Amino acid sequence: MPISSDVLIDWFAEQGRDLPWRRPGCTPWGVLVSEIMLQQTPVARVQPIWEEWLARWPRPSALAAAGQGEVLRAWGRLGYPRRALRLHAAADAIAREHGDEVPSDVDTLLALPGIGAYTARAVAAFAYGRRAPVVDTNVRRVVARAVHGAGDAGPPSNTRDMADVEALLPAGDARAARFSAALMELGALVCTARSPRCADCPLTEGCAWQHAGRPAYAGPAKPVQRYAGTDRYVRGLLLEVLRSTSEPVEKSRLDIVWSQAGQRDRCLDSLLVDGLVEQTADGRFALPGEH
DNA sequence: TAGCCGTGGTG
DNA sequence: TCACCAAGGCT
Repeated sequence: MPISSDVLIDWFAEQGRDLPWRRPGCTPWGVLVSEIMLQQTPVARVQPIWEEWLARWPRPSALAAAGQGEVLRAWGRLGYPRRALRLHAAADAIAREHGDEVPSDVDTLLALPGIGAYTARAVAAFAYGRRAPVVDTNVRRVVARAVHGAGDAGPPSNTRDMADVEALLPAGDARAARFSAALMELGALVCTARSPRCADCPLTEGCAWQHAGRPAYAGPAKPVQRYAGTDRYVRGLLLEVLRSTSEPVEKSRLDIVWSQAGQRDRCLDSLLVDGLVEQTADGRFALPGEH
């Protein structure tokens, strides 16, 4: 048994961070907003935006009543702005179809836009105290090391990864939810990707990686995502122009941010397709739903 | 399943 | 400096 739930849960009680979406008064809606914002995004950047959102839109119906452009502006520079539109759409569905209450059932959550295998189970566990295998990048790394003795997780396989974690979950709902939060926190604070703090780890005694002599990662190389000069980068430049102005802009204002016309136009087209940009009747460009 | 989708901090 | 990394989802 490489992971003692008692030891891990005790460690979490003492060392876990006091984050606003973990406080007792936080609503399931607050938890859901945090989970979407935290996708591929560090806690430090999420926290101030989360505070603003919860104060401004304390319930799903409140967010649903806002315009898309407003929501995209409030999203600011968190990144992956399609998340903001999906959360907006999810809020609308929750308000209309679920009585303005965030669902607690994994399958119901999975049906909402922007909510996948991780987020659905994270909400079930952290907002409702349900027993569910919550598998994110931190959990995959901790399990790879502590259970499998590998330096890092291999390529993700949702079915296998969830089965791995399911086997580790303690029996009760509340304890399983606590355990899941603790496992993630251990990966975030101690069992980190670059330089793990094994000296501070509560699980070293049973850790398979430790016993194997901490071998380096031996799996296939992970694909590296370039950014500078990519379409993702250019889309970011275009959106930043629209976020920074309240009035629709002429295309010439967008053309100056990137010299390669072909790539620039392709990116603008894709933003229109994604619903992140709209064209006004007179041919100018703006964030959606504002004109 | 691999590739795409933003952004900023860091070792 | 610059590649890597950060609570994924969708197609």
